[in-house]
Amino acid sequence: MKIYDTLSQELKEFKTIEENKIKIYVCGPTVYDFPHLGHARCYITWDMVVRYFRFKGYEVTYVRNVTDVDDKIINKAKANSLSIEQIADTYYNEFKEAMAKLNIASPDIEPRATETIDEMINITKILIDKGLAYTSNGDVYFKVGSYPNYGRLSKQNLDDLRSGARVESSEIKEDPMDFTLWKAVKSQDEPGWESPWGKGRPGWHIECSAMIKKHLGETIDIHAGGQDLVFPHHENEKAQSEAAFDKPFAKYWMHNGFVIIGNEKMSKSLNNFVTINDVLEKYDSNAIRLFILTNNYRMPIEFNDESLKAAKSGVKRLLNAYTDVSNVLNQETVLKAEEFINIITDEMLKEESIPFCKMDALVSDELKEELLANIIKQIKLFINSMDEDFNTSKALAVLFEVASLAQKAKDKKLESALYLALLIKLSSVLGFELNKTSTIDNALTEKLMDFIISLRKDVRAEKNWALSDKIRDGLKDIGVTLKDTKEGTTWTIDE
RNA sequence: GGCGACAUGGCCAAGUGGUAAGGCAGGGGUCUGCAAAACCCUUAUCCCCAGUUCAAAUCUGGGUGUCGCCUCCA
Repeated sequence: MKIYDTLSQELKEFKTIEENKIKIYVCGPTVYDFPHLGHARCYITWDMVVRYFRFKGYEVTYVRNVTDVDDKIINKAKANSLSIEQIADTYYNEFKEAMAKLNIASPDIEPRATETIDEMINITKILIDKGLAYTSNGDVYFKVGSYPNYGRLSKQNLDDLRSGARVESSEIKEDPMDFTLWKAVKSQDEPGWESPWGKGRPGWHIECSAMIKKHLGETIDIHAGGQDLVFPHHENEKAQSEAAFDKPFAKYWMHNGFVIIGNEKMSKSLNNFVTINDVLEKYDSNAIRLFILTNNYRMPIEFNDESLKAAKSGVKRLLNAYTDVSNVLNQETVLKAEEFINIITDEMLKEESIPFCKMDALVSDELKEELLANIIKQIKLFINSMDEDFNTSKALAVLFEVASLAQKAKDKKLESALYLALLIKLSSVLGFELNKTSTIDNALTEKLMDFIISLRKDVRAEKNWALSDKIRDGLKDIGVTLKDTKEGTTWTIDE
C-alpha cells in the first residue's frame, strides 16, 4: 500500500519498521474548550486509518495524547477561578464523550502531558548536555541552528523564517527561532514542576516528544496530526527528538486537511467553529462520518448544511439496505454469511487461494462461481482503493454498490445475505454503524408494534384504506415509519 | 515576502496520459390500494491561454481565482 508522506512530499510504499507492527502517534487535543468539527474530522480520519490497518492484520499501537497543561488552560482557569486540573478534566470529559458519540475508537494509550514531566526533563537534560539547548532566565531553549535538517518537514528555511515579519526577536533567546523546551514560572499562581532549572512547566513541543519516547520509543512508524501542526509543532518535535536520540523520529508523516467554513479555516482563534455537539443535534455520527470520508483526508472540506444533508441521505440508503435485507433473512443465514465473508477477506488479505469448498454449504453450483467472483471483485476494489493512500471516496463507492447488490438479490436469500454481510464488514472498517439499535427500542415497544401492525393488517384486509393510512400517518408523527412490503409490514424508528 | 496546496456536471466528490467512479438533488418509468423503500433509464469534456504527444481533466510553461502555514490551533 502507499501512503503520502509530508516530509518527502510523495506517495511512499508503506513498510513497517517491525514486521506486521505499527506504532502510530496522533497529536491529541489541548483540553480547554468544547471539541469542534475540525477535531471530528481529524480524529475520524485517524480512526479510519487505524481501523483499516487492523483490518489488514497489522498489530497497531495507537497513541493519542492529551495536552493538559498549556497557556490557554492556565488563562481559562484564572478567568474562572478554577484549577488547571478542573479545566482540563472538564474539557477532557467533553472530548471523550464527543469521540464516543462519533464512534471513534479509543486509542490504545492516551497519555496526559502532566503524567510525562519526568521524560520531558530527561530529554531537555540530554539536549543541554549535548550543547543543543541552553538555559536563559530559568527558561530552556532549543538551539534551532544546531540541527541541520531544521525546516525540512515544513519546507521552510531558517533565513526566511527569521526575516518573517511575525518573528519577535528577544534578548533572552540567542536566535529568534529558538523555541522553548522549559518555561520558568513567572508568578505563584502558575502551575509548576521542580526541575534542574528551577520550577517551571514544559514547552508544548517537548510534550509530544516525551510521550512518544515513553510509550512508543525513539522511532515510530507514523506520526500524524492536523496540517496546522506541521509548523512549528512537528518541525520542532522532530528536531529535538532526532537531536536528542540521533535516530530518525518518524518513518511517515501524515497530515489531515482542515474543515473550512465560509471560506475560512474553522478554528478557535477565528471563533468560527461549530461544536461536535451542535452538529450532532441535527445529524448522527454516520452522516458526519460519511460527510468527512467522502473527501480525501488531505483536502479541505467546506462545512455546510447542504453537504451534511446529502450525507444524511446517503447514509439512509445504506441503512435501508441493511434493514430491508435483514428483514427478509433469518438470523442463522446472516451469521453463516458473516462467517463466510470473514473467511474470504482473511484469505484475500493473506493472498491465499479462496476456499471454494466453504461455499458449497451455502449456495448452489450455478450461482457459486459468478457470485463468488463478484464478491471478490468488490473486496478487491475496496482494498485497492484504501491501499491508495486511503482513498475513502472510492471505497465508499464500493459500499453503495454492495448495498445495491444486496437489495437486488432480496429474492435469493443466501446471495443477499452474503452481500449484506459484506456491507456490514466493509462499512465497519470505515467506522460506520449500520446495526446501531435505537435506544428507545425495547421488548415492550416490540410487542406494541407487533400488535398495532396486526390490527392494521386486519383493517387493510377490509380495504379500509382511510384508517390504515391514519395509523401509518399517526405513527409517522411520533417518529415511527411503516413500510408495507411483499413480506409484510416493517417499522423503523426515525433518527 | 517565503513555503505548501486547490480549481471536474445544479451541489459534494473520485479519477495523474487513451475519450469522465460514487453520493445528493432533478426528470421519466416499474412495483404498490396509496405512501415509503427498492429497482431501471436519464443529465459534464474537466477555470483560461499556449505547448509536448498518435492521444491530456491527467505532463510542461504562462495567466486568473481560492485556501492554508510562516503566532495558539486538529
